[in-house]
Amino acid sequence: MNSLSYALLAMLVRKPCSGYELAKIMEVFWQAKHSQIYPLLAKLEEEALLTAENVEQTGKPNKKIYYITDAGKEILKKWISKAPSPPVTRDEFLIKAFLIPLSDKSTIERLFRDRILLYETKAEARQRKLETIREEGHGTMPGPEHSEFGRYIVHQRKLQLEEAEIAWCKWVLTLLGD
Amino acid sequence: MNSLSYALLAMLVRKPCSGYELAKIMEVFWQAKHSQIYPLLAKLEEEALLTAENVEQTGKPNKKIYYITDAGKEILKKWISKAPSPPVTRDEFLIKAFLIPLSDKSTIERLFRDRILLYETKAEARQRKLETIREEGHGTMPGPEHSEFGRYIVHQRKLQLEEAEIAWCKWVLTLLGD
DNA sequence: ATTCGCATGTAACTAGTTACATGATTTA
DNA sequence: TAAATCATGTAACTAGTTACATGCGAAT
Repeated sequence: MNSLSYALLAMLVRKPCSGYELAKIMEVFWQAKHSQIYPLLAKLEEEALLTAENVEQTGKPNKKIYYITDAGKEILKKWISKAPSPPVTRDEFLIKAFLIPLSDKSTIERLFRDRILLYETKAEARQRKLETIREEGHGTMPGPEHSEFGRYIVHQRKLQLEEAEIAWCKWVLTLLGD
Repeated sequence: MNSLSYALLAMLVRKPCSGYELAKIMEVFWQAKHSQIYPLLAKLEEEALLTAENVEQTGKPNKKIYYITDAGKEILKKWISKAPSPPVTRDEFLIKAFLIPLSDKSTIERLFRDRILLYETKAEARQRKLETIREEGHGTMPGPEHSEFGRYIVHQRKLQLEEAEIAWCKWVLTLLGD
């Protein structure tokens, strides 16, 4: 059981998903490619933490929907109370930002402007996602007893992060003297 | 040449370092264990992007100081202008936050309180680091022409991130109803 | 015509972690 | 006397990425 296994189980608590769907929604919690996800799902099924159902489709390829089992939920509950492993962030952009004195102004400005555009796009998508969660509920954010509470606050956190990134990039650009 | 190679070269632009020293300061830019760093440094030396000098010490084990070469600097300069690979964050805590509805209040509160303590410690250390950089210069933050500018703004960004994490955790705790 | 979305999987590789190995000096 | 700091390295493993493989339908 590694972090990705727990992340997959966690996503399936909310609703049953196919591997393809998981690969997309996992992005927020634990980035992973489908080539890592599919074999792990098979392994978790073998361990009876998940069950699978084949769904035949017309016009589209068939899919396998995974459901979390009671055993899977039990393992998740026990895991929550253990200390989380320290977060890992790896960002090439930071290394490049560190190297500002080595490069020329136009290159650096392009680097930062591209970063702002990237994060503005991310932040807008995030706003829409949050709006969607609010609409699915009563129009306001889900409370702590609601099943979507965890999802909402995590997306909220990501939005905060994205907006802070934009603000920081703009601050650096003003320091560089626009 | 992978991201870690560039990160190592970048650290050595600022000042020559031993592998041991690099393992510590790299934390901010690209987390890596010494077992990954030492062999890579040897490889970069083989490729003539670094040169090494053996320094004999008394009372402490001898060390190898690495210096970046002109070829190393050239490779770095070319790399800066290329689009950075997308940032990767993997954080078990987020999965656990997502699972709030599955767990009980006391467990969740402990989880968030521990997180706050962790990030408060990190933020305090970061404040001291920034203060040190300011003191090394003229007492104010280094300007964009200064060699420590890149280092300063990156630590500043990390501080921002740490403070935002604390604020978010506190917000979640109030939602849970203290 | 070509790219995108849907959908699942494996093979080969690279990146990163944990554990093993050594050993003196300082601090709690 | 136990643990931490300094210091470098290798071996064995796990985690993660890229590339290979297939194929239909819809949109551009």
